[in-house]
Amino acid sequence: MREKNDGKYNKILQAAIGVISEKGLDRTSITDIVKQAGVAQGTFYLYFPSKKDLIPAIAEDLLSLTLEKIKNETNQKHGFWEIVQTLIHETFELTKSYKDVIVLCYSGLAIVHSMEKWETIYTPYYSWLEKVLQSAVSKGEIISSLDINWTARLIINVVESAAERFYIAEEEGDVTACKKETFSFLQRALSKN
Amino acid sequence: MREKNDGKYNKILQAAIGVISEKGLDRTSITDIVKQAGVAQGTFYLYFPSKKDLIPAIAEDLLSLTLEKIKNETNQKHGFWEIVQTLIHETFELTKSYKDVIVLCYSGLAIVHSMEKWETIYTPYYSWLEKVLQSAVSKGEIISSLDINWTARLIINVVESAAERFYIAEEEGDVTACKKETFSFLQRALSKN
Amino acid sequence: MREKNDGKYNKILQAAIGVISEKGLDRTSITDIVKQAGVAQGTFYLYFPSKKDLIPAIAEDLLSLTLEKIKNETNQKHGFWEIVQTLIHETFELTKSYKDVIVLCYSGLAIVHSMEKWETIYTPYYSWLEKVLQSAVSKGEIISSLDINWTARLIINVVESAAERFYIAEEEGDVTACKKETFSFLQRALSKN
Amino acid sequence: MREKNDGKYNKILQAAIGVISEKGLDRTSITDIVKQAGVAQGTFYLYFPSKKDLIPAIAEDLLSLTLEKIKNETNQKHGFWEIVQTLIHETFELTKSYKDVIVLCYSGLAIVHSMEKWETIYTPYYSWLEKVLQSAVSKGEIISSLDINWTARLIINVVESAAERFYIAEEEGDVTACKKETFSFLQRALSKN
DNA sequence: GATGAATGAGAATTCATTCAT
DNA sequence: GATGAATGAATTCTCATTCAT
Repeated sequence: MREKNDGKYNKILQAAIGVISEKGLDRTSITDIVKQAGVAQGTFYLYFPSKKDLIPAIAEDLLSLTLEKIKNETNQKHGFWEIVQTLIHETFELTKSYKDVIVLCYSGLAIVHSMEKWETIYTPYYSWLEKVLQSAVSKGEIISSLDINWTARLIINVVESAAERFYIAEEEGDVTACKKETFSFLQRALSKN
Repeated sequence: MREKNDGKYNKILQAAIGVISEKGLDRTSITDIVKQAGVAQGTFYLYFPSKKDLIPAIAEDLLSLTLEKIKNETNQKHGFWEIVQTLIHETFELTKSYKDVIVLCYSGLAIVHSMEKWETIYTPYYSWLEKVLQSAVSKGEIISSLDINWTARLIINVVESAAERFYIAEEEGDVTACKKETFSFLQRALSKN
Repeated sequence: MREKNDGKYNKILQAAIGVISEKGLDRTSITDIVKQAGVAQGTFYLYFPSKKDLIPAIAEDLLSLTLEKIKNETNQKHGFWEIVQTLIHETFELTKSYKDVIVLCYSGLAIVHSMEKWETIYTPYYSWLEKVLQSAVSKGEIISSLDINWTARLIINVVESAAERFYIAEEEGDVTACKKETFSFLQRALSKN
Repeated sequence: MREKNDGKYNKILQAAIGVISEKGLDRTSITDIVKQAGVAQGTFYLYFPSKKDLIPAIAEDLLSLTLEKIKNETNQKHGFWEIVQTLIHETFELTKSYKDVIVLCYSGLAIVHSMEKWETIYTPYYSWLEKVLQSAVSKGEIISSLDINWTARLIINVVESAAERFYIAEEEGDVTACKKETFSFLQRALSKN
């Protein structure tokens, strides 16, 4: 595989995201993707070993975008609850923008049969939050009797599923309320009494 | 479509669950399914409009099994936290047994593009938990300042993802700890003080 | 085969004409026809040996309708040219009304591989016109140096193809002019000097 | 679609004509055609969008062959009636040789629902005959009070149907008589007194 | 006669992948 | 590296026909 920032790798990846988001995974052929990307049929295989390797690549792209965004926004924030608030906000925003890509990534679960890839993709995100939690514990912002690793995963799951229920399942309600409810839930679950 | 309890509908459905669990979705052809079910090729299309309509049907089957099991096990339990503990336990058990089917159902998200179907399938499960929460509120077992509908969905989501992370993503760690952490998390988030 | 005027035979035949005219021959299944006819799948085979036997039956139906109509209208007419004029008029009318059925019958040429059936169907029409020509010859209305059999076929062909070019190929022009041109052509071809 | 004179397009077309003539349209599968053509299954779809698009292509091929032949044979002929005689003769010859292909083309009427394609295919043939008629009019060989366009179509139709009745419907009689009758019919209809 | 669920052979079409240029 | 015509295996789905009721 070539450099990620090589022109054609990204052209193909972005074309794939675009076409698959629009037409769905099984309705999209390599031909559709290369047409959209403006490269030749065979060029695809210079950058991706096979079609199914697209999905982890897309997921990775989305996840690294997410993490970058969240790290960026929480850069200046030092209070734990401020960070959580930002995390919630950014997750909702990204879910709104990329809901088709997210659905696509879910389907990757069934196609890329090994979940290890998934874990690898999420690892940097988990690690970052674990550090944040560690710091919050040591500053006494949250209770200390919790398993940092599990809690990091729980938090990300709570926030992501709330956002997905809102934007993907299109449940009724108002965003602000939903975000607030999510925040309160986490606050009750983590803060010292 | 015929009655759900018609012999052939179920024969095909169970055969599909079996074969797809084993071989994965795209590796499974209609031919594989009908062979396993012992019916003719064309018979499949008498009961399912197309291959992709199998997935919601499988999901529905799994969900109704889950709900039945959980209702059964919580039948004698009256305390809210006892029910939650059972919910966690049963979800982990079912996830262990049916992880291939669950993965398959996720892929349905991308194939059956409308989330409405998914919502419809989950509705009875949500309703049941909403009632349980309502009762817990009125008994003063949990705080009253929460959105019942939203919380029901969140609980199910949190528990399911924990189980999936454990059994499907095969994260390291010990089940009991994982279940306990999930329980504590919910308890802190919902119980009074 | 049952009586032609048996209720179900005709129900199926008319349903077939309707559905095939609308959807085209290869897009129409027996299922479509029996649904439209309001009879059971198996009932079709009580009246038609197979699907391909439908087309000659439809053609026969159309031809007998045509002949009946023309005979009727020419009943009171005694002059040969009056009869030709009526023949032209009725052929144009019927072509307008039944153009889809006519196209369908043409395709029957390829499906019912033996043309004998076609000849059998047209035979009564040819015979009738041969008699008319015979009488015209003996009355001195047309030249006598012509082969009655070939001429009957030529006339029918000239009139039918003119009507088909007008209504099916949708060539431009005005009906009256087209009919007049057809009449003049025949008149020049057949009349004395 | 590639160039008509591309090797594979023609290989497939000629193979299709061969196989379909022999086995009939519905008895012929794409597999039969590509086997005969010596190309891969998928290659067919590189040149024809679908099976039914074969028929207009075959018709076009036959028509251009016909026109070429007739133009060739009438090259040296200058008298109008000589040309008509050649037209009749060649049409009969070609009908004899290609009757299976002709039957196939008729079925195209029902399959390719739009008549426009048919008109387009015949256009050069019509145009050529229109010019011939025009010239005959100006030379005073035929009457001038006729619609050139309409008459061109009618002549082609009359001659083709006569040939088809003879070779395809296998009517009894002798070819020479049939051709002569057709010629006389046209002669009486068109020539100046 | 009438029914309609079941059949299963068969076909068209798709599409990931290759490879000579 | 890039191309894109060619490949051909694999698969879904259709539908005429049957037959037990």
